[in-house]
Amino acid sequence: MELNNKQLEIIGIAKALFAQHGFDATSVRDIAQRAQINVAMINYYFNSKENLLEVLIKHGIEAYKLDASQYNTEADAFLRLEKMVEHYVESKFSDLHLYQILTNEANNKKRESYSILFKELRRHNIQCLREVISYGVEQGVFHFYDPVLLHTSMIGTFLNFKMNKSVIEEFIDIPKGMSFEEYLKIELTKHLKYILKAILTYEN
Amino acid sequence: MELNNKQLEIIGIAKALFAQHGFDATSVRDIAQRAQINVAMINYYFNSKENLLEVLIKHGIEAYKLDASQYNTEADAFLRLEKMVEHYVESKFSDLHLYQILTNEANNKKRESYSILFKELRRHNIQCLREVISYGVEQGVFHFYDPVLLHTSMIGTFLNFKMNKSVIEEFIDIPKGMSFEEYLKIELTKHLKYILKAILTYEN
Amino acid sequence: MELNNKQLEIIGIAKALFAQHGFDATSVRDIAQRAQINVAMINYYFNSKENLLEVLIKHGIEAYKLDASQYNTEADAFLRLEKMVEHYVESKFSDLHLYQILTNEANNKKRESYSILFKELRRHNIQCLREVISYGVEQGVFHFYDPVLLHTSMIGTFLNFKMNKSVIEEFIDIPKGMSFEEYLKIELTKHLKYILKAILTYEN
Amino acid sequence: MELNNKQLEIIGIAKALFAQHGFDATSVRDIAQRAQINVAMINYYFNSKENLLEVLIKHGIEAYKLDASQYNTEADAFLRLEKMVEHYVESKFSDLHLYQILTNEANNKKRESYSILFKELRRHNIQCLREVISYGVEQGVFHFYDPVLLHTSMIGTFLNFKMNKSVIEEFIDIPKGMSFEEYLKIELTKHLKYILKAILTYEN
DNA sequence: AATGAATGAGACTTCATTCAT
DNA sequence: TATGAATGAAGTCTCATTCAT
Repeated sequence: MELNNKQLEIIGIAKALFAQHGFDATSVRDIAQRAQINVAMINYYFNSKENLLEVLIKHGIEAYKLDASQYNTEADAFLRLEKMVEHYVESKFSDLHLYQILTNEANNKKRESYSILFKELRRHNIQCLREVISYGVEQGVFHFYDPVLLHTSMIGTFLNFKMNKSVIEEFIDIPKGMSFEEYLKIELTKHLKYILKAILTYEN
Repeated sequence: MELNNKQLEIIGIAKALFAQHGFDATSVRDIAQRAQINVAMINYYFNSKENLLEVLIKHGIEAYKLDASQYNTEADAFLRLEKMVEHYVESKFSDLHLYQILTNEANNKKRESYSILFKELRRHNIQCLREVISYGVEQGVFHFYDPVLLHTSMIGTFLNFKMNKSVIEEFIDIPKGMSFEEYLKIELTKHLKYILKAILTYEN
Repeated sequence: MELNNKQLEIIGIAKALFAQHGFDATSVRDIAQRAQINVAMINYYFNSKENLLEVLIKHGIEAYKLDASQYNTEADAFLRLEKMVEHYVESKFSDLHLYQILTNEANNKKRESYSILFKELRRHNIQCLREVISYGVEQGVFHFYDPVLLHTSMIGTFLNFKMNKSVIEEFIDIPKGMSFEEYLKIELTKHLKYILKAILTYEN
Repeated sequence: MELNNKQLEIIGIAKALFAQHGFDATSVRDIAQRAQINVAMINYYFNSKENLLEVLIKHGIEAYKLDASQYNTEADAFLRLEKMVEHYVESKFSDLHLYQILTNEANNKKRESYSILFKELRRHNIQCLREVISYGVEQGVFHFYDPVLLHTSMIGTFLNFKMNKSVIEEFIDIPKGMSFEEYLKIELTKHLKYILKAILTYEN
């Protein structure tokens, strides 16, 4: 699955369009026009529109996998948790379009096959989260909380944050010179750190 | 916007199909076939497919609005918060299909107009949440936390819970004789109560 | 499988085009243009081009089946055989286009399913032929000859006669005022009668 | 029209595919893939797909021409006729694919030019047949019968025999250890000899 | 009030061919 | 000599919508 520059360019454009309009509402013509290529090129490079989606997902999904080595260096459980959150947010922001596609299409009955990749990703990230929790429990600073539920809240918060750009913009003044994306990233990180720590230390 | 029985039936079927396959991937023929009516009927009753979506959203969205009278009777801030969560979850579960449609289509650039309704809903619910928080602050049991962020986590958690049925099923044993939907409802309620309380009482 | 006038008209035009250019080389546009209808109409009435072929074959193939009652009235075996030949040629000439389509497409691997209908037709006609032969054998005027082989020669002769219009025209002067088709029909009938009688009475 | 090995290989593969699926249903990609060559190669060597067909026909058609020297050695008219039949069948069997292509495409209006070659072949073979008949007439053992009609029956019988493999298989038990092709060849030869002799000696 | 017939627009895809290398 | 990249044309089919009844 080696992709040349042309293919990567097409993928980039397709990602943006799929994310904005949905897979079904995006025509190969739209993609071709934006990429300034012939319509037939998409099939030439990807065989079909459906396969383009598959390649596009497979190609990008790895970036979303948490990499324990990025935060395991922290001995303090709280710091490790925080670092994990930073790493987590960073990874999602590296390709916001794809994440939106994934969430939209994962629900689509027709495209269940791609949700397998999505599932696998979740499994991996949940496991990473479990390990961070366990570490804190061992250190005596966290009590255990189901990582599936935690992960659900993390990811859900992230997605909603992103999806509700317009609502949030209405309620919050973004400091000058800062893009919404930057602001969102900072606030999201702060918020996620906060809720994770709150949940893992809360005494019911 | 008075709807007769035939229209309501069409709306019900359209909702289910839009939720499962997406708006674009659902043809008016699909709807007509399931509703055992003529294809022309949909345009006859709703003018256009697009307008059917609009009517369908407008018709159902009210059910999602929090109604303060349902939980304001509780004097204890914690109980009030819990009751609000119960009410919140209940309202979403009353029409899961529509909620899925809303989240999927709200992102769609082409259909920004519908997201206005969605935004309005959010504004309303955020305000309700703000009031509950303020009440707890007044009572001296909560510290303040931004209701926009809280709401984002609530709704995001809910959506992800629902969307990830299959992942969750893999990790959790559902008690016999209980449907996934029932279980999801119970666990989700419990989890939401927990995280809200945790966040609102956590000392950073 | 009731066909309305529009459908019958389309079938007629499609038959002529499929026969002349082959199924693959005939586009639905060609058919639509000739029938002076919208391209979409063909799919509207027949679902697909492939299905149009199927309907077209199923609709017409019955006419090719020999009907014993048409010649069984003849007590003399020779006359019965001759009458059968006349009936046989007549039936083929009633729809030359379809017969050409059948022979062309029966060979096509992709369209094996239609050849089932063709096979069934052959089985029927071979059985009819067998009965006529048996009758002559009973009467003591024919000796038995394999009807499968006989049928093969009959049908092959017919097809080749038809296919080689241009070669035949070169060798034979057609009487004035007679169309090639008429002449072909007369000559073919005469020839078929001759070879059948020759074969069934030849002492090797 | 000198053909190198690569060209001959392409022709062989194209023949098989054209015969099985028809000219229109065979893409140059199919041919290229089977021949393990680049798609552009076919145009490079043959200029166009259409021309490939022409070259392929021109290259192979000679094999089908009857060669009087193969059977003229027989003094006995019956034996000469039989030998001609053997030679005739043999020549067709040397390249069954091409023969199927010829018969399929000869009918096609779009490709009338190739049918010229086909016509020329028929003319030649009809002439050969005429000579054999005349010889028998001279010998006083045959009465004259139009060679055009005889040839039509011969070729038609052959083609139908071949085309109806499946029908014939159903009616006839092929001896063990014999392929259908072998059986067909033997039976066909026998049958053709029989009908020719029957026709040429039958007293109406 | 309701619908069957019909259609124009546009979807994806495949095709034979060309061109620069 | 040979080929990978690229393309315009055309293919079939599906779509939402309209219109006469």
